[in-house]
Amino acid sequence: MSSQPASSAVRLAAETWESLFRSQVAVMRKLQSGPAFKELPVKEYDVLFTLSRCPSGQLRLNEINDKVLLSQSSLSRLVDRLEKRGLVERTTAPDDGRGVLLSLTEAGSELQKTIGREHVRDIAHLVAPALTADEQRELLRLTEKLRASVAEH
Amino acid sequence: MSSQPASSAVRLAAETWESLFRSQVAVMRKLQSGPAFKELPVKEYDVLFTLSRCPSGQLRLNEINDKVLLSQSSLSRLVDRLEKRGLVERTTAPDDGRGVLLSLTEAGSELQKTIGREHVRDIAHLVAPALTADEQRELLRLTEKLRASVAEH
DNA sequence: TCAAACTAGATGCATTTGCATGTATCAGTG
DNA sequence: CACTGATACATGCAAATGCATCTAGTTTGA
Repeated sequence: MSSQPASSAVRLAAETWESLFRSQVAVMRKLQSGPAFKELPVKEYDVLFTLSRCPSGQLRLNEINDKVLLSQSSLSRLVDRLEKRGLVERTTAPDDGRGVLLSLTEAGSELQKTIGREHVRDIAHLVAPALTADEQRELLRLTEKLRASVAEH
Repeated sequence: MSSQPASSAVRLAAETWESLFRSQVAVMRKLQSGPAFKELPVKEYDVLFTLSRCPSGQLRLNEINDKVLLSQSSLSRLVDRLEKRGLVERTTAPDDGRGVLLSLTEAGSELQKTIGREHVRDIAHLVAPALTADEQRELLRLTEKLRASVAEH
């Protein structure tokens, strides 16, 4: 298969992950320190964002939990906070009495859009000067491929 | 400059970041649930790892803080915990009385190596099946380029 | 059909985190 | 050299997080 010793393959994978991880840290650092997240912590925004991207407008809590790096209980309480602020609504899932469907309220949708506009600008200011459009497309492709593969296994 | 409308450039940057972020979440999820991190939380391991990679064997707290996604105070207390477990040592920086140099103890070095071996295997099991060696090298290059650019600005 | 096993989500509680602030040291200016 | 402001790290305290567990609804299989 490989023309290289196994240790090199392992090493390359480790270095790749390390670089991906550090770049994520560096970018996230900048993003979360921006003024866009004074009103709402990044993790809470991320839930609003995820809901806003969802075609049906509703997601199960466990679906959301797959997207964010939070334990199930932490997500449950994060949603408590969002609900208390009137940004989201919990509904019992119609097909499964155990499940909870989450949806944005009007206020939640508005806040997501407001923060989102600024957030997207911040992202562009960090990413665009760093990588060409082609490089961004390639990075997008590679990370998506990685994510999809990891999600399966 | 660009042959595309500005909104497309912004959109591409945002999608690229989103994909990078989600892939990081997916991989980290798997990694931190592995048995390697029963003994020591990932963030604490990361500090040991960072120290182990450092040529001088010593790093200032603020240097470490650049690498991890933690507030200054959280890192300070994380180091408290590591110190209490005898895994690291604090020393006053010789050239700057305010600074603290952190170094691994023998026990800390041992634990880092033990966890590290397993951790690296776990990484390889996730990354190697997902991307070819060339793709990994490209992902490494792009994320490093992104990190370096973000670190400057 | 019904009990056992499983799944989704909520909750008690101890730990971790971050914000604001405190203390000590350093660097620059008159 | 004294003074002002900045930097490095520590700490009090409130909030967020995760583990273990609980409740309720669902699936399985004898």
